[in-house]
Amino acid sequence: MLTKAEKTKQFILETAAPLYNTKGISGVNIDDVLAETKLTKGCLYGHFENKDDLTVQVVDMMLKKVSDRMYQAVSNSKTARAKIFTFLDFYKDPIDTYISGGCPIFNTAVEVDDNFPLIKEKVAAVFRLGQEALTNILKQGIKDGEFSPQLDPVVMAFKFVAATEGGIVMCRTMNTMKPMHSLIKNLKAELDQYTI
Amino acid sequence: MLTKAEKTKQFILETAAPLYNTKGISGVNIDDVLAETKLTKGCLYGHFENKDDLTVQVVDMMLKKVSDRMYQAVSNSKTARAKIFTFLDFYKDPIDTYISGGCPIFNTAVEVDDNFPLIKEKVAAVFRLGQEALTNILKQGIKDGEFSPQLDPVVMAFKFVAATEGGIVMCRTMNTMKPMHSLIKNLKAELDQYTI
DNA sequence: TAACAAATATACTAAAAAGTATATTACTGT
DNA sequence: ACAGTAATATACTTTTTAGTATATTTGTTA
Repeated sequence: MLTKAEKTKQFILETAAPLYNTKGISGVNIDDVLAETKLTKGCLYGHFENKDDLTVQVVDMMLKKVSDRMYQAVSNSKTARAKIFTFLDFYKDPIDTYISGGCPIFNTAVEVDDNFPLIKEKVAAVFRLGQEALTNILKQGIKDGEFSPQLDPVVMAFKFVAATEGGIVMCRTMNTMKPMHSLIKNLKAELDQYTI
Repeated sequence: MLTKAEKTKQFILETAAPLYNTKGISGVNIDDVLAETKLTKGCLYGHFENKDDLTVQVVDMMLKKVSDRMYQAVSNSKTARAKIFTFLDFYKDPIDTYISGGCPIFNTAVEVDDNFPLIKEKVAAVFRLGQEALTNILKQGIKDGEFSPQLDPVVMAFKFVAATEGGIVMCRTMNTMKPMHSLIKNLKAELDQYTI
């Protein structure tokens, strides 16, 4: 069972996550977090050394949470084709996302690429793992005779992630989910060009 | 001819732009800008009302600059196919970008979607215009018999932007241009599936 | 249930950032 | 070349934000 302290810390992380995901690392300040959690400085600084510590732990948590959920969703599907479809559908509503504010992996990637080398490395690792996982699904699909060997798994995996992540951002900015739906449909059709 | 004041203001905007593009709107502070320009507060506040004013003008300038340059590059190409290829090649080096720090349109989109409604609207307008321009190029290509009518211009335009922008971010984070090159090649091949 | 420790709240200090008043310097037109 | 104004610099104030010292409360177990 979780101690009271562990519960509070978890609560702070969970509450701060959407704040970080919407306002960005540099946009969040401690008072925002205090207001949202209705806790006080003494309490917060009892659980985190300083703002950087909080930031790193929130980001870690978000990256893990969204990766886990994606992994879970994908692995519930049986065939390679179904797995890829599940992946593509993950952000079919780019406005109302799992953690509000869009995809935390991508949001973080954009913010940290020039200024937070430590976090940047973590996001890069998430990207690499994700790429590897998707690539392996596609490779397995080829091996199992689901897809034609014409399909280039590495390029396709990259393309799928790049397109969906890019699509999310564009849709969020333009406040419409429609292009996302067309995009997903198109990407599925593209995969099915290789489906045997 | 530009007056001294106009020149200074332009200089501030130009110097601040890469700063904003790398650190993000919330990550930049006035002292950063002063250090980079080697100017003083008195001077800067003589040209801009406050930080918000500076921010808006820098962002406006970046959006315009990158759009203009893209438009210029694309319109130098003659055929629809060549225009699209030029577009796809625009960010072929995602590490060393026109304005350093990646694509300012996309960076701004990610940061402002939840917090800066005014700027968000401007970025949305840029997206819409870009979509429209690309769509029209594809439509013209179909009309001119360059592309098959099977090609869906609206979906394709969205897909091209989403994929390249997503690819830029991923490559920047993982510190490699290779996937971007494969992606561009793949997108060109995809277009050429419809080239007659 | 009393005593101790862990968790949280309060009230403060320190640092960083934004913004301003005023002085100084550099242009511009006569 | 000089008077007037525009541009810039200096030195300050204000505001915001991070962080800390200490008090209070809450929970746990002897």
